[in-house]
Amino acid sequence: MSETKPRKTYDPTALEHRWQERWAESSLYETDQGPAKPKHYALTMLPYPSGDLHVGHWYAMTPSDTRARFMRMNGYRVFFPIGFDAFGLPAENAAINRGIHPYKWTMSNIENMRGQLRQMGAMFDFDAEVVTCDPEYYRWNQWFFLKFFEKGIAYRDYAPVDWCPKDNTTLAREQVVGPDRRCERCGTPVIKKDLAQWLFRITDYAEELLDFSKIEWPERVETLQRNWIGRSEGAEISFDIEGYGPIEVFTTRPDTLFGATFFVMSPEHPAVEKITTPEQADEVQAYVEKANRMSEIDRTDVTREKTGVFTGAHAINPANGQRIPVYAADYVLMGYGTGAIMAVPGQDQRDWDFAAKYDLPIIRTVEPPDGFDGEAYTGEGPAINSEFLDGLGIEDAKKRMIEHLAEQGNGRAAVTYRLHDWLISRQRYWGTPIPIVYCDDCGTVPIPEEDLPVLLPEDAEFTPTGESPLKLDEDFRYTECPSCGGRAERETDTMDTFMDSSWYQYRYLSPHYDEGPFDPEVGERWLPVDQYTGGIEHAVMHLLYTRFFTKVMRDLGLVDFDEPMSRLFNQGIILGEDAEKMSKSRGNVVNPQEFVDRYGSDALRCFLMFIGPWDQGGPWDGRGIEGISRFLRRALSLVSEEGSSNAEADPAELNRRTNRTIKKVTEDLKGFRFNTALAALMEHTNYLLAVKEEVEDSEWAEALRTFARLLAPLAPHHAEELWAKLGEPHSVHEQRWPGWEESLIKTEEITLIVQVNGKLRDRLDAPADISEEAAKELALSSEKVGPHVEGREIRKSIYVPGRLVNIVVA
RNA sequence: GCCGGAGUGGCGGAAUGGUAGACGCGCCGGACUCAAAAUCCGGUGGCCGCAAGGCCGUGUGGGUUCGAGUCCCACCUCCGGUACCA
Repeated sequence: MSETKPRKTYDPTALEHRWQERWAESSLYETDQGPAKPKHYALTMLPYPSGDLHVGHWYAMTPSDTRARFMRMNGYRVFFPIGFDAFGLPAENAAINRGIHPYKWTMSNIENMRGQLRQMGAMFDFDAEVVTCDPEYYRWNQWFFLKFFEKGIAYRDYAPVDWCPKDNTTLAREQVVGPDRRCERCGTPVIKKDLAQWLFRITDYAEELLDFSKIEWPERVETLQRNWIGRSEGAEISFDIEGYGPIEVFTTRPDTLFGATFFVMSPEHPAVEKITTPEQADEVQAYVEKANRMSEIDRTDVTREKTGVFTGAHAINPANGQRIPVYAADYVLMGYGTGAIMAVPGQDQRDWDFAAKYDLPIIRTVEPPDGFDGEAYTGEGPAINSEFLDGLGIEDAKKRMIEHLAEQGNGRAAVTYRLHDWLISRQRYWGTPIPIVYCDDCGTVPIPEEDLPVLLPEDAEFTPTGESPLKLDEDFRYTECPSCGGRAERETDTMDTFMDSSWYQYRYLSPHYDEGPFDPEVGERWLPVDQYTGGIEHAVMHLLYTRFFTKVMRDLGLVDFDEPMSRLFNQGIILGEDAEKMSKSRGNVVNPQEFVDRYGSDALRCFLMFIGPWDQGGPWDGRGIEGISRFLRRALSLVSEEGSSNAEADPAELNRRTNRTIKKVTEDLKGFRFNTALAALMEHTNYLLAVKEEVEDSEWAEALRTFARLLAPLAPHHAEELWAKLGEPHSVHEQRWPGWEESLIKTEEITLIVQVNGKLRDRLDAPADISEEAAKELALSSEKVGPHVEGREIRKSIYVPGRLVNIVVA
């Protein structure tokens, strides 16, 4: 009669709850603020509180957690905070669509997500949590704004917005509908209107932002930022418009000035109306209005035939006094350079197209090579038809022309950026109020620092009128001038939410500090961020803004470094099972909760890390998680009573494999290669299980202690369970990461690969230190090699020590 | 168009210029079971072969090398970013 043991059930969620409670009780993840250890500030991009944790959050956060845990076990004191990016449009839309107040909606989402985050079992320091819609937080947005204002970095200017001329209101981008851009509410064609808005002078920092020498960021992000900043070197040249005065153009090709046969201004150029002759006025006005109504997409469609209108005016080419016609055309953009260009159809395809259509003269000023029969020639060549430039190469000609223009006083070398100043005004409710009042007597007056925060009123009418909702709140809108005490009006726009995320990493340090955005003493201990992780989608906006912010903070004396985050790693995107982007409409959204309930957090996080290289992302595979779950259960079974062995245990082999695994996992975790670290641990587990009953107790326990520590960053709950079952004191996460001995990894026996002409012919067992001669002899004596070399001349043989022999035959 | 990144079994993927396909999923076979699930053991790139073994094989075509998934050149496809930027 065999004894029937009750089957041991594996219940990962119960196990995980148990450990999460124990961790909380023992304050295991309270941040070590002591100076004894080197610091490591690990930061994962803060989530937007949309309601539930998405599998994408798990994909972003749990590998970051693994890395933070790894650093902690490697002797660092680690700060790993989390918070919520709580202002923004979705909350306002929920309010509009469902009548829930944005605050209520946001806070209940946060409450929900906090629970889900805890379930993740990550080592987040929840005491450091930041919620950006909290006045305790946004107060400092306002404080920064005031500092920026004082320093001249924040300024107010007119910037184009969509405007409904019938309703007299600004429209958000999504309120402009249809291909002909009409107002969502009244159907009136929308126009662009310049509205006074607040901007930050990020362009003042353009040059410094192009310098990445102080950070280790992915090449990809640097390239994206570089392209975004879009530095162009060239010249500004002043053209005199007959009867009006000078208008500047920017060009990267001042050497082609002799080929400028017409002049083009953007329809939005403020001078267009002024230079237009009376005969052309109607036509020009019609064209400008039409251009205003066109969507960005249509406007910038390269395949569209170029259009334009003659203004009746003429410009004088400063190089040769030529009188050239001035056009307004929408292929010239107001947002780049000066909004006006000199058109050189001989060397620019766009100008060529325009010239061909409007029958304008074409002059080449760069000699194309023989046989060139294209249109505009954009390549290299000596200058022609250019008087004093003739014969010069492009670079010399540019230089010479700039000198010439400078002497004449109508041009100079200039650099232009694609980057624009950062427009932070939003005509929205759910954001940080801009701390400014407008007084009839005193003008633009900043709210005094000590009066911050300017609270966002609770009861605003936040239904979409296109106006800033705060404008409808009279109690908020009308106030006293802080300067003269007279009646004044508040700024009713709110701030872009990118403002919130530009400096949150500083607030985490001391979220309740009330004498500044962060406690400088704490900052001293933790700044800057050592390792930032997040999605590539933030490569240009958020990551550029936060760099900018830090540089301004440096210039304000708040920090003494130049870059906010020393190292950055971008994870990829987790896709649906169909390898498409997850979306509700596709019905391929994976709900992490389902998988947590069924397999546990460790299984979910390990599976996400196992799926492939973290920076690559990839499709979810619901069945694949079974394999991870099996692995975790097998790992636990290493300490269970039952078991059988089917392999011989060689203590040296056990040692060798353990050391090899330590090395592999260590290097992989260092390099964010979680997938191969897990593969190595699986392989090791399989080996350990195979030899389980054959290993002596003390050696076995040692091997398992090492294994538990290696597993700890990846599967924190299971590793803790394993550690406890080994009878070790709480907690595995406070243990030192194991080291390895290189000499123990080496084997005495190797598999010698034998190739003939580079083709694998045999694998032979050989001593690791086999000499070249012996190896070659051994190779030639192989039966499998014989037929391939017989009767052929051996030309040479290559020996790679400890690896292979390649015999080259004729 | 321009700038990135990537193309490897049925699938996700692994591979300091040196054994292609580690690890996992799936599948096939076996053990256990009355049976199934779970679990455990074995197998699993394709073609030829009873077997031993052989040939082919990392998007395509060339090249460098004793040896190429890996390096170089040209091209194709997919993904991402960006675009009348003067």
